[in-house]
Amino acid sequence: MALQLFNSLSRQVETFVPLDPERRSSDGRPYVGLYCCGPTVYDYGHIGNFRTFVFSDLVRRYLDFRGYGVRAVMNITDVEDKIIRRVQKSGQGLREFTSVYEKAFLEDLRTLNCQPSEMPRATDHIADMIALISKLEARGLAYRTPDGSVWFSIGNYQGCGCRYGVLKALDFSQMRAGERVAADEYEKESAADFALWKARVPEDGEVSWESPWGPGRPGWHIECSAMSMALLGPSFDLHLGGEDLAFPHHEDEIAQSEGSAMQGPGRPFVKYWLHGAHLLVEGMKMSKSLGNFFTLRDLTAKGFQGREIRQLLMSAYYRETFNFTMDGLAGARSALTRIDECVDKLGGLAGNQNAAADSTLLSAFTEAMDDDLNVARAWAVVFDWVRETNRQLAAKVMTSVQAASALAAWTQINSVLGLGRRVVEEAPADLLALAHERVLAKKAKDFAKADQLRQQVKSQGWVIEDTPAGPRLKRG
RNA sequence: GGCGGGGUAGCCAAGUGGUAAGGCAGAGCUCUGCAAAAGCCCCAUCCGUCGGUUCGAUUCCGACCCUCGCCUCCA
Repeated sequence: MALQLFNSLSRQVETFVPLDPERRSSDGRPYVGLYCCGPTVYDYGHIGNFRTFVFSDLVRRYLDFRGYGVRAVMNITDVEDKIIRRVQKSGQGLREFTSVYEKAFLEDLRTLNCQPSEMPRATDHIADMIALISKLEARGLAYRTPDGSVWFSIGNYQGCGCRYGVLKALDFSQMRAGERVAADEYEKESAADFALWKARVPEDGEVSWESPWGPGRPGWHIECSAMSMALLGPSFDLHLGGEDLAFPHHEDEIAQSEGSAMQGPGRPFVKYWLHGAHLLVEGMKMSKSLGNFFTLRDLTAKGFQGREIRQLLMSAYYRETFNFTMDGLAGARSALTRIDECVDKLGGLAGNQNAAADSTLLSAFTEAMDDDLNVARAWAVVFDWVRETNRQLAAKVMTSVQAASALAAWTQINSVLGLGRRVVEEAPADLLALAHERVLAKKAKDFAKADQLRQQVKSQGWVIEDTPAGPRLKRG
């Protein structure tokens, strides 16, 4: 079986075939270009944002596992309405303001063990955007308004035989002309038209660039078209993002990009569009007033590790709303421990032995993931394997070669899951000394003292576990 | 109002026209000075409701109920 992916363009599961099957990446593997809409850096990222980014990381890692050479790009949106408002409030310069959140975002990605992508900043690609808008203007798809803004004309785009509304079945005549439409209307010709270039207004402060249409700044959608095409070419394999971006953001990206006619006949801007569903927290939409709004940092501050959060975010099918709960997070911790213990024991048995990866395990995992990244099935494969491995270890019927083979397969699977390895926090020296003292007390059968020492360590927030190799201290 | 997802055990969550994966929690057992950790094991006569098709439906069809999202800020 080959990798199957749900393509928002066709609203169907399709077999993944690269746009240019003969093309090779620098390492000689079949090339795949992947773009994921990245963050707007005006605040710390929340777990909803990171569900999408972990999803993107999973896609990218799985393609790699499947033998593709992936070039991955994720933009950093560092100019946008909300950013400008906050910049004005803070009194900082644009870059000064955004760099704080950009840096935090990169740290957060590392916390979640997301592989680094190329991350172009919107403000570093203003020239590309201006060039693209000029191209659209020359082709009659863009028009200026007296205030100096430039708009994309949906009407003219459709007039040259292009379809608008491919990612979602939209019926514009049935749409409610909501109150939100009015706010951004300026003087555009049609409600569906969107801004390519926004003329400078006093509230923009210093945030402004020169352009053929006068000072201003880019519209929201144009950056992704300009940067993805600049780095991946006018036509590439995969474009990812949260489901809310399908319309209007991605729809507008398609219109702008294909409107430029840079793709060549019969070539799409993007071959496969993948959209990740949102998450709920404790069954409700995340909101600050409900008290269920979590940044990644809120969770790590509570003592959760990135890999635990990552595991939970990856535990459900990406196209369905996922309910993120604190119970679930505790559950992810237990589930990971189960895997960690098993892998540690295998490591002990395998020693320095080398062996070919267990192909049964790998193919079961691959079959699950090929099914549109059915991670729930993949986890079942992993945990079935853990149980069977534990049985064999307990029965002492596993050889070191078998252990090495299982471990080799796990290493490959974990290159996709990206869980890394368990990190054990070292206890402070004074607590280790107490634990040692307790060992002596136990030897002397002074159990009252032993229990008292355990209590003393516990009051410092650490738990003593007696193991055959001596006491182990862990956070309580 | 239009469009699109969901409703499966206490919680999370797969799946199939032939009788329900996996994880967490919980019970039991092993181990243990006591614990903890870990392991094994058990845990849905039933898949929102009501009809229909079928030898057989949780899975297909219809209706209904509930719920979430999108409809130009949004991962």
